[in-house]
Amino acid sequence: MISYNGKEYVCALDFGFNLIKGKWKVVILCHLGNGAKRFLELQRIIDGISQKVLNQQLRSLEADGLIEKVVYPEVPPRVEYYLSEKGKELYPALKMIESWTTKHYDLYCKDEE
Amino acid sequence: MISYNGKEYVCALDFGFNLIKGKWKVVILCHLGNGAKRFLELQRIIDGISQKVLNQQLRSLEADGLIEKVVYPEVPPRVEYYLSEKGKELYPALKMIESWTTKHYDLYCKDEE
DNA sequence: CAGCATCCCCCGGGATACTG
DNA sequence: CAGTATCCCGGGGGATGCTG
Repeated sequence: MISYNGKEYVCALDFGFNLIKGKWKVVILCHLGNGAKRFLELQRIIDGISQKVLNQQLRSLEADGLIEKVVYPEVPPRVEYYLSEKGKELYPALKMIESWTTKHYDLYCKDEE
Repeated sequence: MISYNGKEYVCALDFGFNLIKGKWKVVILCHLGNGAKRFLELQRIIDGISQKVLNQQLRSLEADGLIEKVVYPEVPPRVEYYLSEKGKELYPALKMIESWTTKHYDLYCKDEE
């Protein structure tokens, strides 16, 4: 049993998995995996996500150290998100799940860019 | 965009990840990964899960083909759950997430048996 | 362009009790 | 022992509108 920030986890996997359980988190991580992206760029790529929720997910991922951002002091503002070292190291696992899925469920994902 | 059972998914990863997003699913898969288990056994190992929810998670995993079960026609009933081929192939990815977690977050998981 | 503030809704999951 | 049947609750996330 693991306690962390008042929440309890059954084991390390449970804890780690919870870091990426958010509805859009893995998708975000996956997209950032092949290149830094701006806020609006992400919103456009990820069909159906609202600004508020995108923000939430990004903040959460940032707080957990999976992603980082650069804020360019410009007008209009420009912010770029990218995978941290930690995030990059998780990336292969996500790719494994992705290929596992395509292998067993025969779905097609239109990959952008 | 992928449609499946009336639900929409942004991409294959999104779809596949959703198969294991349930609160206890990865934990169950992980435990079944090192040996078949009976219902009560799982409930005892996974601290805090109720019968109803354990059942839900098992049914869902079964429906998605990640686990299978054998029902022994005995009294009292005996049911054993174990990873399907599909499930076994996903297992390494879960292990990767687990070791990624322990590497970066320094948590300890008391592994039973 | 990035990202708060509100309000609201849904359903996954908790607690408890009952059966073959 | 391995399930079902109810009732209930919380919070993650959707929709919309406003600001620096």
